[in-house]
Amino acid sequence: MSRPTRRARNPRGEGARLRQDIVQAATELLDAGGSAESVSLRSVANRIGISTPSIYPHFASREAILHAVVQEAFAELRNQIREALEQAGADPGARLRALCATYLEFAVTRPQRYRILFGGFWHAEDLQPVPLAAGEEVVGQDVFTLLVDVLRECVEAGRSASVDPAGDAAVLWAGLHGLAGLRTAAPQFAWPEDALDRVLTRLALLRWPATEAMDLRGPEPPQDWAASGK
Amino acid sequence: MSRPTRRARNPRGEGARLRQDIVQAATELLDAGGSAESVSLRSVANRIGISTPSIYPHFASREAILHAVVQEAFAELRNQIREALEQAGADPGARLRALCATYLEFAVTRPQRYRILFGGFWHAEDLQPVPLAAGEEVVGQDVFTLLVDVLRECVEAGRSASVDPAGDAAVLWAGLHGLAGLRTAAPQFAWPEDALDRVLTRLALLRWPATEAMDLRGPEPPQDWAASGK
DNA sequence: TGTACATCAGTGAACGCGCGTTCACTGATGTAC
DNA sequence: TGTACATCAGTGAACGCGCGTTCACTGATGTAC
Repeated sequence: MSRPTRRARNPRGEGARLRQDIVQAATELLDAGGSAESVSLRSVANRIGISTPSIYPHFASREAILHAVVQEAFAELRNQIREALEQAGADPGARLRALCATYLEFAVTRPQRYRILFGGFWHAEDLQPVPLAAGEEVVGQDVFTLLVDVLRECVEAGRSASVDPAGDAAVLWAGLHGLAGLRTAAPQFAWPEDALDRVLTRLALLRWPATEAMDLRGPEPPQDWAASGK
Repeated sequence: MSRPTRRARNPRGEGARLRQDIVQAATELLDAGGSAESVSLRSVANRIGISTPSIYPHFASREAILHAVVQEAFAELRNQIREALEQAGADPGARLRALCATYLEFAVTRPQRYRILFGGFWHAEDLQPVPLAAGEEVVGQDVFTLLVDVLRECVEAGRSASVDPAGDAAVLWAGLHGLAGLRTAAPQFAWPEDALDRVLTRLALLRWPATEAMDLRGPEPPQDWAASGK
């Protein structure tokens, strides 16, 4: 895990390259460690192969590094979701499922990064809570807005019975968040294989189940769509 | 916040009283602080008014204190749920709602304590993850088993359409967990007022909404039960 | 073409702090003789 | 009834550690004259 080799000095005028290396190292340490506590100035500097004070020209504090990690993670989540929506085609049900599956995949494969995005890190765990800096909240809101929009598409296409897409997107978000958190916290628990589909279909009030093969079947519901249990 | 007064020494033979004081102080520090990091041997000792090494006759390590806090919190959650079930009467729908509302209330009013119960603290954040000590996991399982049992009551009474109560209890648990976590992390978010009822009614596949007034209306569904949106 | 100098990209040592843990101890209290 | 002693419930000082942060510095590189 230690990186004893000293990093080559950046050429003149390219000192800003170190900034990206710091964010990347902090992200790796966060993912590898158990929590944001794993990210210290010393651990970051050691991982890159620089001295600890070299961080200060790029970040004013440890917290500023984590802030950059959060913003980058939000951007990654948003990009992955947008990419998934592009590949999902035109069917609103398939698009909603793609969005939710991508969100859940992001959260489960990067639990620590997901935790500092949506685990209340900036509001509770921080000693001096950041007053919701404009940038990050907008990005988080961005993702939720995408969810509302796609659910609204489903309503307009007659695929969802929701009469309050914003509120139903909120509870669907809660379902995804809970599934992600508990899957991470209790991976040995006997989760139903179709847990995501149960959460998605029921909380989004879909008129028939949204399965992966759904977009191949066209707009008509399959015969057994009323059997929602396993 | 500081407790400068020194605690009176326990009478001979009553030294074990300090143990409960330690657990209580750790619990208070956890609730007041942002995370489990707020609980240190020094902060606990200072809060009680003893010297730091006085903890060692009662707990072998800091982790052992947190372990005791977890076990006590699990017991408190279980007791509150059982009490709520006793007061909820015989109607299975009312009992399920009482269980879920109590769970959510516990999580939202004690977010830090809830987090170390179900936030993956013992599996991910801990440096040397505890291999699921028998006691605590049984207690956590206890609460989930209650949820499965009450959902099964609903199915037997014809109030839930679930054909897989264990799996549906799992996704309902995820819904509650997500609602609790996001309400804590984003309290300023525009949550629907009936978020709990949407999650409960839909994930438990209740045949009509489970509202607080439900048990006053008897077993027949109200006329508008099919309109599940706000 | 040479040289003084400003700038850049960092380094090394040190600070004070809180942490978990260890060690030798203290002083009150009950008990055996 | 008196006293030596064991036990109990703690204390105080110290350890080594990692932490965020500060400070004076170094050495390479580009630039102005």
